[in-house]
Parts: sequence; C-alpha cells; structure tokens
Amino acid sequence: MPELPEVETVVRGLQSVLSGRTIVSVRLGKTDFIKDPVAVAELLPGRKVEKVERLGKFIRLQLRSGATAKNPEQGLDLLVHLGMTGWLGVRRPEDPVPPHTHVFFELENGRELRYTDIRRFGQMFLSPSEGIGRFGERLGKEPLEISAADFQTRLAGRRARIKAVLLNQHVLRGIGNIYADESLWQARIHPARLATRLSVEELRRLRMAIRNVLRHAIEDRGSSISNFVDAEGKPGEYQQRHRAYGREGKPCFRCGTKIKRTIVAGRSSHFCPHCQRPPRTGRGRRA
DNA sequence: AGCTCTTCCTGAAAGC
DNA sequence: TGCTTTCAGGAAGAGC
Repeated sequence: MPELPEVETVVRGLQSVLSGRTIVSVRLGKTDFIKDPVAVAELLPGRKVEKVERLGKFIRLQLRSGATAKNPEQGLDLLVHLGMTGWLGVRRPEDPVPPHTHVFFELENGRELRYTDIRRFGQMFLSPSEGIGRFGERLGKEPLEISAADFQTRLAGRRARIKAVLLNQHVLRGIGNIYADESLWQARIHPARLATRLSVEELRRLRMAIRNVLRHAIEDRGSSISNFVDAEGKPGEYQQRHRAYGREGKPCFRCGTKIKRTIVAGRSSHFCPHCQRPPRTGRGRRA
C-alpha cells in the first residue's frame, strides 16, 4: 500500500520519463475517483509536465500551458493519490493494459501516462498552482523535514493514541499503517499510548525512528505489499526488513517475544508486548 | 477533541 | 472441491 516511501519511489521514477513531456490527449475509464473528470479531460491536453513532486502521499504534477501574450501562463497542478492499490507510470501504447486501468494521458513523444487502480481508493484532482500552498498547509509536516522542536509541540499536544496521531495526515503527512508500526517498534513505544503522555525522550526517539525507517524504506524502493510496484513496474524490497508489520506470532528482532496484533485507532497494529509497554490504563485492544 | 462505525472497492485468503 | 464470508486499508463523514 503506497505510503511515503512508495510514493517517493513512484515520483522518482516519473521525474525522468515525464518531465518536459506534453499531454496530447486524455482518455478516461471509470471516473468515480476523479473530482472533476470533465475538467481533467478538457484542461490537460496541450499542457507540459514541468515538475513531478511528492506532497505527503500525493503525487503532484506541475503543468504549464504554452503561454502567449494574450493568455498569460496559468499554472495548474494534477494531484494524484494512489489510495491502496493505485499505480501511475509511463508505458508504450502497445504495452498490455492491466485490468482496472482508468486513465490514459497520451504524450507528445508517443508514450502514455497510465493510472491503474484496482480498488479505486485513489484520488485525482486539479488545483491551481497558487492554491497548492494552502493545500500543503492543511496536510501537516513532512516527517523527514520537521524539526525536533516542531515535532515535540505538534505531537505532545495531542490527546489521541500515538498510532492515530501518526496516521493523521494533518499532523504529519505520508505515514500509513506499515511505517507507523515500524517506527513505533523501533522507538519502543506502544501504539495505544496517548501522545500527550509521551516523554520528551520518547518523542525524540520516535522522530529519529520515523526518519530512520522512512529513509531505509526509500532506499529499498518501498514495501511491496498488495502488489505495489514502482513507476517502472519493479517491486520494492523493504517488506523484507519489516520488524513489526505483518509479523504477528513471529519473534521480536530485539527480544524474541512473539509480536502481537491488536486493533488500535481502528487499524490493525503490530507490536512487541515486551519492548513496547502498554499504557497504565491499558485499553485499545480487541480480538 | 477524538472515539467508533460505516462507506467506498476488489481480490486474496480463510471458513465451511 | 467449490462456494461464501471475511479481511485489508486511506480518507472522509456521521453520530456520540
């Protein structure tokens, strides 16, 4: 499932093949995950992809139209969220089209930018480039960029369980269920702890764990769970380094205790019951 | 404010 | 064996 490292992997793959390319035409299949499909179909042809970047779990394609004296350049961005099963990549038109491919952008160099999404939990929408600042602010901070001081104040004020806080894209952007569990395991913090009860030292440890986990995951080109593959179709390898996620019943890499799985904040959560001590008022579990 | 539950969707895996 | 049910989860919205 695409989280920050997977989206970063896709974005890096897209940059080389998509930057400078112009969209010639648009073909759409199912459109229930697109906010304004008519606008996508009508406004994108003729626009050039200037830049590809990641905003949390969103992929941002910065598009520019051919500016004339009469028509000053109107910056437009296409934002794509891969949801659970989304894939975005460039193919040749003659390449086989996987099932559930719903968006085709024909490019001027004869290639095709395609969007495939089995479950259609993804999102696609347009935004004026000027509005992207406000969009980014609502999203919370990049976990690899946030300062230690900012991290402390943002998280310490939260009364929710730390797992819920990590998944909240308005606090930090880009962390999903896998990397929340992996980071909490590395920081030795139980997912059901209340964020506001974490010590300064624990918050420091958590920030470092998040940075460490995300950086290694990016190096490994993400985790291939749910058939994730990058923009070229290559799987990631970080799933081989998971220490908590998906390891229920297997020994903890630190102490050998069996990893447990419970529901915290409505999400399946994996942790070591020995290294990650539950809160005193311990709840937040269910069979 | 933040919790739980529900909805969206499909395919894999578990259950019978 | 083969059909049915459950589960997975990112995000948003309802209701409490």
